[in-house]
Amino acid sequence: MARTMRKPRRGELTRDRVVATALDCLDRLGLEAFSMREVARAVGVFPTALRWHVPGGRNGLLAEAAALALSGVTPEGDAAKDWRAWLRDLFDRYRAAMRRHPNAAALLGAQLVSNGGVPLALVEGVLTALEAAGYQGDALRDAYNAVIAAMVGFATLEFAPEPAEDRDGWAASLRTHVEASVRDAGRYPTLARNANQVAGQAFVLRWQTGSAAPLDSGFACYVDVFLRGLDAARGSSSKAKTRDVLF
Amino acid sequence: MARTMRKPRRGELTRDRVVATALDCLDRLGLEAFSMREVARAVGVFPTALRWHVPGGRNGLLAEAAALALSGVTPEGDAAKDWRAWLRDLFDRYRAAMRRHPNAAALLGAQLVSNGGVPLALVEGVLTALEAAGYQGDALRDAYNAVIAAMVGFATLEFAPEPAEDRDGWAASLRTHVEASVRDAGRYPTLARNANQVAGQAFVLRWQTGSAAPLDSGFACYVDVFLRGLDAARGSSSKAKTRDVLF
DNA sequence: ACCTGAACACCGTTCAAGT
DNA sequence: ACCTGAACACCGTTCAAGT
Repeated sequence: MARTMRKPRRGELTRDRVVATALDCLDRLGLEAFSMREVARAVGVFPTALRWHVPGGRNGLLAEAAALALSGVTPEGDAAKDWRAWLRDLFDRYRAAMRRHPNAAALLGAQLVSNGGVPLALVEGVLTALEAAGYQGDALRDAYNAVIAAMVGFATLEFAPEPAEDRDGWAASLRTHVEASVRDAGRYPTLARNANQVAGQAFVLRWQTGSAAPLDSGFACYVDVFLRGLDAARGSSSKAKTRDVLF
Repeated sequence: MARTMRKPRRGELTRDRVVATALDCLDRLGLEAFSMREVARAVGVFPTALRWHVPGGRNGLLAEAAALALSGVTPEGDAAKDWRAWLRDLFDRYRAAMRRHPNAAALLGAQLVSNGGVPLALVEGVLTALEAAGYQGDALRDAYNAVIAAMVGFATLEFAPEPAEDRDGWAASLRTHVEASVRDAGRYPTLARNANQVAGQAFVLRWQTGSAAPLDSGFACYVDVFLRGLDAARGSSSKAKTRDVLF
């Protein structure tokens, strides 16, 4: 499976070294400013040389960097034993990984597949947990999709990047705008009633990304809601019901 | 509030017209290939002229296009009357909007704010629904964050774009890779047992985006799980509990 | 107020050439 | 096998100039 079976001598340019420094560049520069030329500079080589190690070009390299950021998120424990704990662990680990690599969040949040190897252990784990929870067949697949989307969803939004240029000015003007609208009791009574809990601490109403101002309790609620929902929705999908009737 | 109070004569270049054609370009070209120069071409003007109408540059224009794609998602009904129905409607409308503008999904899925006006009606509605559901104070804020993340999460992943170049070759090779791994009963027994339900129809294991192969039943399950969870988690946040004890 | 036009610095990628 | 080096087509943005 390994693409190259060579001894990687010290100081040599490896595919792995390219991917690692790519993730490093992504962390430093952000997704927009990330460039092949910068990666090449970082590893001390001409831009075009990268292509030999990473044929996928910029997108391929980003995909591999994202996959690297994802390494270690799959819990080691047995998913069948305590499926709730396993899934909760998975959610926590995914968010923690995105916390370490916030600029990879948008990448993983909107990608068909991590291009450099499908994370099959993760898939297997989720399926095992959901089977233990009582899901099977089409309902299992649907629940699996729900879990993956949920795992990815919160962190993607939480770590969404601030605009690159004039961050402070942008934050200041957005802040005053939000703090004004949020007290418009005439048009938005519920919002006004909860202005203090919400301004600067809620999606769409905040002016800092999750790296600077984490949404810990929001995430805790999110996971709670989702796990309880998985419990409650078990065996109640409309399709499953009609099938049970038919057979 | 409106930025310009002018009569927009026929054929004139308006800010709105620029944003509308920008969304059009985004739909046609995708996020990566989207360029100011192409938008300028489409409206028949020099690239630098756009900057007069849209000072935000490329990112600003994209943000406004995304906001336009989002118009009409907030349900008109009373969120306090039947909060479950209202939220379900919201989820459906958001996904439908992203179905119409798949390339805007990634944009909205990873953005702090839609830059050209915060969607306050949506915020107000969600807060009202959650208050009706029994959430208040910090727990209300947390639940709000959970709802927004959930609303955005599924569609962002479902409509994640396929690679721009060599789509067919990519799909074919990924397909064979997935179909092989998925039957590796030794390493992934649960996966192998559910290979038929899952291959090509589940996140990370599919080779088509949601525009070509919608994940309808997965989305239905997702919404179901989340709404049931909101029901069950009500008034059970750890903080709320300790507060109830203290006072 | 609204748009043209040239110029700048920076991209990703291709392709030939070196060793 | 692995990397250099030049070249190409395309960017977003700035800034002066037109009307």
